Amino acid sequence: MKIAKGKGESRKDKKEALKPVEDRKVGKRKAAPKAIKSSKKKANNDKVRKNDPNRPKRPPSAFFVFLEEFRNTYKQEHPNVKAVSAVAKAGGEKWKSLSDAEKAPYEAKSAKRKSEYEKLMTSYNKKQESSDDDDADGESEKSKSVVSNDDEESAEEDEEDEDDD
DNA sequence: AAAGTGATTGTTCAC
DNA sequence: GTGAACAATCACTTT
Repeated sequence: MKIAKGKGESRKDKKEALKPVEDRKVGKRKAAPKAIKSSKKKANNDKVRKNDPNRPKRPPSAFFVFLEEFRNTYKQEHPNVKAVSAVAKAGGEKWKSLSDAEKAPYEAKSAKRKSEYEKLMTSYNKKQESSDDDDADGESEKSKSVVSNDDEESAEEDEEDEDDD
């Protein structure tokens, strides 16, 4: 029983029933600000996401965390591979192959990411409602609390009782 | 030279 | 609730 995709891989991309990219509504807009011209949503609003200078960057999701590790392994076995897309594709496939238990450690990371991100969002939200017209720099460093709490986040062992077994 | 792109999935925000 | 956008990476591509 080989997997339906079989080797899929098809270096080329033909149509492929999965059409990975086509599925992605965006296709590619991550780093193309010039191409983006408020065509999608309204984006006309002055305060849309892209306009947020204070918006904290989103931490890597479970998949990204796994991908980082996967990149190392992949590059070791495929030092010739230079396309990031190759690793991404391989990683995506492998990611789906992983079980919840395997993704657990990665998901755990994402859980932490949320905690930190949540704090960021709080500050970010604060500015959002506060900033109406300007004062963008007004609160440059107003919120000093938060952060700087390096007490010991190392106690993050979570360990939710392994249920396997 | 430097920004942009490609490809993956997940997460999150805004409407 | 849905959709649209963005998060890292790295060699290559384009302006």
